[in-house]
Amino acid sequence: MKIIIADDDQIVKLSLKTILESFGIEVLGTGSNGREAVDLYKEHHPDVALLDIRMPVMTGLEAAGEILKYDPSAKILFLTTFSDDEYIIEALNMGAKGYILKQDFESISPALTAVKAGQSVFGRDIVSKLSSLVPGEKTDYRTLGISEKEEEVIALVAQGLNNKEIGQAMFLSEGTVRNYISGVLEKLQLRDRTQLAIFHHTR
Amino acid sequence: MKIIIADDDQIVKLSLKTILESFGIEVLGTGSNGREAVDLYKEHHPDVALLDIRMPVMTGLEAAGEILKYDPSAKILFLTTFSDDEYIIEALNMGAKGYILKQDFESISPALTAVKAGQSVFGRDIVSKLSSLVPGEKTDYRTLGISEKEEEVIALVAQGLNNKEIGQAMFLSEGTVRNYISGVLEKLQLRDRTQLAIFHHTR
DNA sequence: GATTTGATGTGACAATTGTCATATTCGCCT
DNA sequence: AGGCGAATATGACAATTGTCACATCAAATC
Repeated sequence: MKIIIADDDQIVKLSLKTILESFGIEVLGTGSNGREAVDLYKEHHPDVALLDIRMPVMTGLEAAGEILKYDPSAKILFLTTFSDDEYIIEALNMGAKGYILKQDFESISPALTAVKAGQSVFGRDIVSKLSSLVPGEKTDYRTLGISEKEEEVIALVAQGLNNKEIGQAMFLSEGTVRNYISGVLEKLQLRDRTQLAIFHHTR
Repeated sequence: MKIIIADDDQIVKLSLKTILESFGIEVLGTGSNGREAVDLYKEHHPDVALLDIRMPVMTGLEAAGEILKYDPSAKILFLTTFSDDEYIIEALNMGAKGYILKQDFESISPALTAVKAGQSVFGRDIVSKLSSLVPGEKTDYRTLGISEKEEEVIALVAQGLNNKEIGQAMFLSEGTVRNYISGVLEKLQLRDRTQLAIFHHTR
């Protein structure tokens, strides 16, 4: 198993190198910014590239972009601190193979092995962050005392239709649609159709 | 490393057991449905539980729910085929530690190690499925000819405020707010504030 | 058969919303 | 100084929206 490491924090970089080498992992090179990481990758073609996110000159994300452009099958593992989980999605869309906490020293080695084997690895809290971003369990309208027909009206409001259009779509008079909406707003404690649409899209 | 396996396909189950044992992993027990998985878990308290998703009597997901209720720190790894990636989110929200393809025999062992170490593991294609579900890159309003102030108005509309409230929040007259919104609707080719709120939440 | 219930519709009303034409003000440019 | 273009405001207007009280009617219940 051969890897490269890029982190602008010298202490982290050296500790990592030492620990991983003690696990029998070959560290082909280390760098302090994204630019160096790209150069190291092109020179050594490691199994996995361990990149810090925040680095001077060129960030880990930018470096990952360059590396993947150069070698689309590159396996990139991002190192992160508690604080910067805001790049998870970006890293993910970019095609990174993982996103793990750099303070979890011992668990980095197994992560590397898994990544080399083709899996993707995410640190403990990372996944929960991720799952909170995903559309998530929609609360059931039926639970909230909303009838099937009312739910249909809601769906149409949430698509941006006005009352007349909803009426045509459901074969109801515009007045009836208004009554439905009025009732729904009351039940959900909302003020107007805009809040209803928002509620629907974020429940 | 001690684990249990539950899969209703006898061939998969036995092959897995054999292979993993050859890696020095101790397989404490195997079952053919969710019910058995739960029982095995309560009996052996393995480091990791390997569960198939689709199983008779009780699915892997249901079993995971019971196991996690019994032991919230349980580490559960789902096995899946290409076909059923539709449960990823559910598994994720449930607190599973991974979701991997059962045909990737050799990569299951490293995955187990990583999971035991506290990481979460996802199979190759799984992650790309996931990233396509995440809200994704919000298109920049500035690109669409929207000014900073206009964007602020949009944000407030998208929170369900009415014109008067937006005016108070931004120290503008209600009329000015209306004008802003009118301009925004024109630029984005929308009809009313509800469509605007929807656009904002789904762009 | 009478009653109740639920779904649907109507009309009236006030409030909110979107549009537009037209100020006012202020800073910036030459 | 004059002029230009933003940001802000106003007033008028029509359309849409939300509320409410009250019909209608059919199906279900008693």
